Amino acid sequence: MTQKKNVTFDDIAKYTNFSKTTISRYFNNPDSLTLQNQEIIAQALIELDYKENKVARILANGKTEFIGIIIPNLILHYYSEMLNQILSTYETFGYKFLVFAGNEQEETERQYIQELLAYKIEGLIILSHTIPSEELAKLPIPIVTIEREDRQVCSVNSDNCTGGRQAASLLHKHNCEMLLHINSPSNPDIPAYGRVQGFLDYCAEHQLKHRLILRETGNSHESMQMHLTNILDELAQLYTGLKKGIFISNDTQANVLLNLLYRKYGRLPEDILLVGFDNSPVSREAVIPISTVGQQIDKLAYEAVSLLVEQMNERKKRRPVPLTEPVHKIIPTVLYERETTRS
Amino acid sequence: MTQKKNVTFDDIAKYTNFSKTTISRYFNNPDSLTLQNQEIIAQALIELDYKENKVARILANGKTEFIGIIIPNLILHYYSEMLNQILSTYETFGYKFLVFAGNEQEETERQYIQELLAYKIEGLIILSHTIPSEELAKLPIPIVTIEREDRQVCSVNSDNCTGGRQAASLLHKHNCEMLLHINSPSNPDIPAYGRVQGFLDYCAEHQLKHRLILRETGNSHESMQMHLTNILDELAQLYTGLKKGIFISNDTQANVLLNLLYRKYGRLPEDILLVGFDNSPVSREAVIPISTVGQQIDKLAYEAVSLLVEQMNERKKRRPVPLTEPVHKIIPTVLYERETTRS
DNA sequence: TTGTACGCGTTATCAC
DNA sequence: GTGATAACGCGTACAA
Repeated sequence: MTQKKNVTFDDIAKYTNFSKTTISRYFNNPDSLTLQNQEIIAQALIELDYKENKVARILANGKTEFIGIIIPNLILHYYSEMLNQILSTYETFGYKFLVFAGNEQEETERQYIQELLAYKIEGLIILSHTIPSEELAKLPIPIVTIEREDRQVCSVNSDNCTGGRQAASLLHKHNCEMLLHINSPSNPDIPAYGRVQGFLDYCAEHQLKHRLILRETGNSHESMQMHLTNILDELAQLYTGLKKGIFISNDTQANVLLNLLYRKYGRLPEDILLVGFDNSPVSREAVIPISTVGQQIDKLAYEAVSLLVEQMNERKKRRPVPLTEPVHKIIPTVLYERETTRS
Repeated sequence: MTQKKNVTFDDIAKYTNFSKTTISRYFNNPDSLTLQNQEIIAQALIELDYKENKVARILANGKTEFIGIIIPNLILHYYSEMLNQILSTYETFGYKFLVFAGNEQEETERQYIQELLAYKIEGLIILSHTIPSEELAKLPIPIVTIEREDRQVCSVNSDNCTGGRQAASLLHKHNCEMLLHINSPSNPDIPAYGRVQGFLDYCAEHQLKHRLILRETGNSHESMQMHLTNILDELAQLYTGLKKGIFISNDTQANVLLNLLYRKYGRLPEDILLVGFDNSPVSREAVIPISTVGQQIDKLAYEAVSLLVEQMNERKKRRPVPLTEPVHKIIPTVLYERETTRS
């Protein structure tokens, strides 16, 4: 294990003339010992420099206090910040996290899950999109997903639909004559599709001229630049003279769009308003601060862990009552109005 | 542990009429069984739906295959990308990672380390700056630090000094008449200070007019904007007419600087050249791409894990030869010339 | 090639 | 309040 022999309960027992059991009780139920004996053991622990061994404890009582995480990557700010917030729940719940970055390789992620199960994780948080929820639901431990397809499993998602409405209404408020939503073509059963739906609903309800532009823009910065350049050209041609309100699916792309405009005009043209999504740092640090619909990543993370912990606790009861149906929590989005929508 | 009783080696042994030992060997040294018997066991595993239990294995053989990580946060791209790269070494080395984000709270991080030790991690990677290396060196497991004070422990660092030189030489190449380096006042024994040293050395060797501006700019975007605005004003006054080459300590700040200039002039003035540090995404995604000195985060991460694994393996030998002295690996930096240094 | 017996360090179940 | 003893599930000398 480590260097030499480790001090064990046996050593402490011999040293103090108690039994192993009593030493164990000192840790798990100290009140059952006399204060005096607690003192004696406490002293012995120091003198022997005892270090606890949680692996042995796990084997004996089955509680690892591990939660597994499968996350697509840590390159996107959204994911790294989410992991950050998940890790910080350690202070509240005490669970430790075993983290795998899956890179969206389905088979690889299956192996990760097996590995995690072998380490007896008590619950699993999934952010990656590869493995269908039907399959996840069959795993022998509680699962919570965040912002992904979640028909068969518990989940925590942003209120994307309201988010889409917020964006549309902001553009509406500033009297845009043409509302545009740029997004990538995606499956309606992932939560992010709600942004499209919310946008469309708002426009329909208020009878606004609008258009939905679904286009794959790729992942690289270059490819995004290229596709967005094309889109900007189209818009300039089609809607000359009209005040255009653009709602784009995330802040990274909003930033690219804004920079393209700045390089061309040295500023944001007055007939273009821009709203992003995520409230990621780039939205604040852009050449001018970008209006955006923010996800409350801290709350998403906290609720995900909290929901998971509830279920893990339920299983530890003598008569566990499993959920009859997956729970889906919704976290509100927050509108940040900044300089790209000041007319 | 999980739901019902788990299938164990004992069950498989009874099912197949082998002994537990043989089942164990099937996993750890399959060649010592006849092919036929391997088949029989393989079949039984499927029929019984056996799931391995690594916790028990750890207790028996002492090898957790866990590496602990203490990282300050995942908000800065540098750290999240580093964690990303560290996690991805799982494919190569097979070690699992227990991650704590420390937020630079010294006492908290000490507790994290104790917790990690209780889980019998075999090695520890430290990126946070709080705990002095003397203290880390006393821990009973191998340690590797990345880009922090490392007098008493093994470490992996970027070649910051050459990085500083690269930046200076790039500005020199473009005939800047005044070289400036903006950084925060930092302790010379952290690796990042090498950037300052490299810059100064280069200027001295080539007898270039230069100035070092050490100033605390704070962590928030607003405070950075404020301080950098002041600095820009000073420079404009002091060095009017001179072609100024600015090397700034990281890309985030370079981006702020660039945006300030763009907002003021609608472009990067011709008498200012700009070089950042890190090659973080913002340097590519800025209003115009920023020249920068890149750290090879993938290599830093790989070398850190690799260095750690070497030492962990050494400890597993019958006669371990501990290092007499900490090993310090240096990873070269890479210069990326982009639009902020095109005169 | 295969089996026996014991150890790993803790917790759980009974006793007293 | 305390102690003996048996789990927990697997690895490993040593023996056969």
